[in-house]
Amino acid sequence: MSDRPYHHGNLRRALLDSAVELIAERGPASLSLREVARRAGVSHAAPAHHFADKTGLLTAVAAEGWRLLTAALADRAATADFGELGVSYVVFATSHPAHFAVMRTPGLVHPDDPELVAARDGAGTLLYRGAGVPGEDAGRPAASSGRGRVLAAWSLVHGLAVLLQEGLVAPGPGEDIETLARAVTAQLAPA
Amino acid sequence: MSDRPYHHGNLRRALLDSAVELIAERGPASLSLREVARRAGVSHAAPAHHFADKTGLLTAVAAEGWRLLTAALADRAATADFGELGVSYVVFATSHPAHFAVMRTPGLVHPDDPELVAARDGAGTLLYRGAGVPGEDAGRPAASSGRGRVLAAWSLVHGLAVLLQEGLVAPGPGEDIETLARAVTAQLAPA
DNA sequence: TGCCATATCTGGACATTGACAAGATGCTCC
DNA sequence: GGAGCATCTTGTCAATGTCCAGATATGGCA
Repeated sequence: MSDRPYHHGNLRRALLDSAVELIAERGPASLSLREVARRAGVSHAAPAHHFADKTGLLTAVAAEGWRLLTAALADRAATADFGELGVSYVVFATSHPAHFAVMRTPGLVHPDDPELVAARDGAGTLLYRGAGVPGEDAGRPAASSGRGRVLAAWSLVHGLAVLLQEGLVAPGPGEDIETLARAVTAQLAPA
Repeated sequence: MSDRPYHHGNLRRALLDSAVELIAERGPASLSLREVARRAGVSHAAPAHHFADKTGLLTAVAAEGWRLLTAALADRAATADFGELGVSYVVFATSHPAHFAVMRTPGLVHPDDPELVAARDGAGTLLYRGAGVPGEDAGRPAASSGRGRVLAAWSLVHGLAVLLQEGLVAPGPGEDIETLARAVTAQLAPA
């Protein structure tokens, strides 16, 4: 408490960064709020002033993850077909493992947090448009091939990303993630 | 401690059941070992004699889940094609949500536990055979269409099961899980 | 039958954690 | 320059996971 100023300046960002670091090292389940504070160089109660509770911090990490995913998808959304959008999804998940782990782990976030919902919906819109059949409207019956196709596409890339993160699946020697993802998305029936 | 006998009789099973109950109610992240013990009617330290630690208990739940999944798949494995196997996978996940949540949540189990590995491999064999192209051998190059197809099939059903459990996807009114799962697996390109 | 080795379970202890309360510090705007 | 507020700290509390020593039951062996 001597050399450091009383006010951090940008503690919220520093806490988010420390949290992501720790999650990358030890997983989201064993994250300790006090250790996040220690790593950011502040007292154990400081995080409470930026995030209501531990779940609030994780919710913010998840929301940031959805925004990062949205940005990654938007880079390709204009020109790419679903295959390339799916590749982007998988590449995001493997290149931001901590964010993705928080996004997909049940019970870690406040599911109705407005910031989280907005961020997730933003990515969802891009994914839905990317997977949907062009020219189809949204009000179709539930089991129609249109909804089935969107669900299949989303399930496909999400499932692959999860299997990769769990280590249940890994790229072959000399194979990169993009190649693997393309081989998988190619298995989806053509629209 | 008066009416209850000092020795429980089948505490291991009772602890597993209590754990599954609690996970179904509040999710796997907030499971408390002491509360599992309370619900089973034993002291807070009793679980240590049947499971090394909290992770050990969750590992046992996950292993049981994989065995239940294997049994469900085996019921259909003889006659069914991949589509029906995938439907079984999704039905298992939605009808055993607590087990499935532990199986898919990162960092909850001892990943190298022999019992867990054996149980998971048992299910994996059935899934691999179900998704694979008949007559194809295993030593193909990594990105071949054969491996891509297996990965796609596995990713597809796992992803759908996850999306259903998270509530990000739900069957339409009057639609059941099997119908939805069939609509999704139908989107996989024919072998 | 009697007795001991072992498996099973209890109660107490300790460090760590998330959350809360009250006070200290520094910024901002009048 | 002073009031009001956001930011951060210290102190505290109940709950948790894990460890330890001891109590209790069970089964084998004389």
